[in-house]
Amino acid sequence: MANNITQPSPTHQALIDQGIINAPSSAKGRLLQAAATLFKEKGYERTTVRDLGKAVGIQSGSLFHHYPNKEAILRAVMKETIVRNTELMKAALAQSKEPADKVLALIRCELESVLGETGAAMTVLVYEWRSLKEESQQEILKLRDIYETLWISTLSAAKESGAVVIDPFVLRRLLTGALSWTVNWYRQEGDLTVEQLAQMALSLAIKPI
Amino acid sequence: MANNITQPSPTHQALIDQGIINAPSSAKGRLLQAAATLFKEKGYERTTVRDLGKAVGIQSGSLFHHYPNKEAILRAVMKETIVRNTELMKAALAQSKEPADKVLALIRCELESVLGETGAAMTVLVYEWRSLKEESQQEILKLRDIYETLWISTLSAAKESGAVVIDPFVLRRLLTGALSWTVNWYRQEGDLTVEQLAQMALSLAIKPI
Amino acid sequence: MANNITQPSPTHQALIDQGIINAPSSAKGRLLQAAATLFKEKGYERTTVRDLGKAVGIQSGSLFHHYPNKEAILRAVMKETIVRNTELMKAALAQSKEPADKVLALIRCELESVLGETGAAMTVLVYEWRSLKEESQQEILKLRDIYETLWISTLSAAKESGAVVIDPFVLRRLLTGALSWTVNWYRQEGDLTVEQLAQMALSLAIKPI
Amino acid sequence: MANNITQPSPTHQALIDQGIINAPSSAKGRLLQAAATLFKEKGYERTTVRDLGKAVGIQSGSLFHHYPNKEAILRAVMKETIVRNTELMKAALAQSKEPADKVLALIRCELESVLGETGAAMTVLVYEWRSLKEESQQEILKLRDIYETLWISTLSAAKESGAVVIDPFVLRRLLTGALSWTVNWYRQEGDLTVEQLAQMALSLAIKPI
DNA sequence: TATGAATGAGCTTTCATTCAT
DNA sequence: GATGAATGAAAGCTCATTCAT
Repeated sequence: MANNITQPSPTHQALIDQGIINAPSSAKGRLLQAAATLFKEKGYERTTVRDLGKAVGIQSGSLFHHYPNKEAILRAVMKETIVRNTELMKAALAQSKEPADKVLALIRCELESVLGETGAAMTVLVYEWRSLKEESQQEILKLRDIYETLWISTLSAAKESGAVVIDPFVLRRLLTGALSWTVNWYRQEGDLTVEQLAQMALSLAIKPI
Repeated sequence: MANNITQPSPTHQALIDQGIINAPSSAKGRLLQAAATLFKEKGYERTTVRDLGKAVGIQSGSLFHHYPNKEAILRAVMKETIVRNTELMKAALAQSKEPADKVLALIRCELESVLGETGAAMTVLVYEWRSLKEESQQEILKLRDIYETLWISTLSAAKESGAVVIDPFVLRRLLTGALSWTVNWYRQEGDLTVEQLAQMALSLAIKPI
Repeated sequence: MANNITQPSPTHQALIDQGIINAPSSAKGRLLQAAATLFKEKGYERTTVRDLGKAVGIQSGSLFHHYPNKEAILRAVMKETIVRNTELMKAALAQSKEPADKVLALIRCELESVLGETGAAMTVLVYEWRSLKEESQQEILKLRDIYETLWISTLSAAKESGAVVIDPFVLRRLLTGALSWTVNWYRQEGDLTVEQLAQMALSLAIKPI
Repeated sequence: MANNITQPSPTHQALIDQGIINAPSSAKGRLLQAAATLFKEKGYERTTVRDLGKAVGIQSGSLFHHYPNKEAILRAVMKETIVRNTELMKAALAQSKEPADKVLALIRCELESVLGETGAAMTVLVYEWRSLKEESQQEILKLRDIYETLWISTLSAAKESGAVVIDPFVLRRLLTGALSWTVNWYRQEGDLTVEQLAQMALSLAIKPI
């Protein structure tokens, strides 16, 4: 979806070229991918730097060649994830016109992030917040604000159009919980497609016309 | 199970008397309360047995007279919470008649658990799952099944009555996420009451008639 | 020398009773003695906490039951040494009347500290200064000032009496170097007694009458 | 050895031309200068090869093209220093006639070494001895013996002339300590000149006539 | 020669757990 | 039951050294 050249937002590749995020094939990129997976599965605290090293095929000491400490790896996982998803959401919004369509686009986008390849990193973003130092939290929070502003703007527009009934802030928060929790139960192999799930979530959020 | 619902549910005191859960004033009870709070705030891994000991005014070594190891404390927190909440839900259900009222009762009940005094323990139940040993997870899972069956029965009845449109299993899972996530944003001091929040959540779950 | 009951200054035992320094037979006391020896022989940096543990017959982890970190052990070695020696010097001064005698008393006292049982700790005090954190240095510096004031007062009095010719501050500093360096060459087993050495050092410091 | 003293000592440049020491402007020379400074300020152990590399503007790995290991850098610092100072002392002695003048020349020479540009290296020579491997210590010791022999010869001659009273070996050792310790307190900016300080040290060493 | 990623041994420190008192 | 000193395994991290480029 992001590789649609016609959309105005920078593509994933552009983010890599600008040095904002690491290429998945680079040493750092592979480390972050492995870290996301391990942090999701075992939790940040229970994942040792030796685990991380083994997962990418280097010694634990070598990790510190790339990141100054373990927490910086967690921070990088979170940062890249939120930056990447913000861009995906911008691109998705640009392709929709109607308020309800835009809401569906965001829901679909967030579900794809949570349940797709970047799902591990998304889960880490939600569950490992407390493991960040206070100052790292502030840093990520700023990025998160940009992301959340996209949601609030879209829901507010939907409210004005009458598609949404309840307060956009409360609705966003209820949706945040509902959508991020899917990582704990949704199975790709089951009968329910992500698109169907998105439609169901949408049906909760907006008034049937 | 549904036949149980109509029975008068045992009170909290009864659970204590039966030795199923610990009195909050007992040594064990105070420990579990403190543990829930610490586990919620710092996370299970970052909470040390010294922290736990200090919180209840004993040496860390003395904890092991009450529980064989740290994980057993986590398990006890989770177990008591789920048992207590199951009973609260049974009691709440017994006081409602209409399907939609029953759904509201469950939502209210879960929100009160998450946002009230037992909120710390509820949060631990959601966020510290991975810190349990496999066999402990199985044990809690059984208790959780009882709890979840109450939800599914109620939502299924609501579906049959036409109040609910989407699949009860999916709906329950979306609600689980939405309601448990409130712990991360709801503030008692704000304008929104828990009852209002419950109503808003209900408005998502059921079709307006 | 310090066990002379008639002197006004608190005895070594009194310092122990007051909790200012640790009894050599206590766990902490034995650790500090061993630490002084190892720090002197290998240097602070090259002495590992495993070395320290082995020297007192405990696991390295157990050291942190007594001191919060390795640097605190170094600090304690220095602190105890300077406190003990200050008391020894006060006692020695109290037994002399004439300015030149007092100077000799101080020289003898410092030599005995450097070359006797506490020599290792004295050497550490001189050579491992840079291994202390800035704030620890300040702490020790205050104690050192008390010690140095005894020297300066005594040399100043000797200057006034005509026994000393050069500036007391410069003289003290030259003596500091000369006396502390003895640890690197003086051998107890040789022909030269500490008393003779003290007399020789005195002959440098004061004008022959 | 005494017969050497009258020979015109090779200049610093000659030592460089002979490949005995490195030109200060050469890569190796700059490294040794930087190493001396860092070793003095932070201590050998606390100075990392990264620190050394940064100080001379190369990567840490590149250091090992110049020296086989870190200890070799320390050894080179010490070696160059002692060789250079031996030559300086020979030159200084050659310009004095009277025994007391010769003693003053040595004192002045050593003070200038300790307090001047090569002070860092001199300090390293004194304080980092234990960081040398046993065999490196032997190597430096041989060079040091040459240096010390100059001192002992000079002091012995002064003793025979009556200018010195106490045993030359003991005197030399007391002076070693007194002079090297100056690095810890002497400040160029203060009122006391190095020459005055040398005179004061001399006044301790020799009998006033 | 220089680079810089990688090594791997070893460091200090943490912490759940034990146990004699 | 409670204490608190001790354990010992394992954690995060450091750093001299190597080596392909």
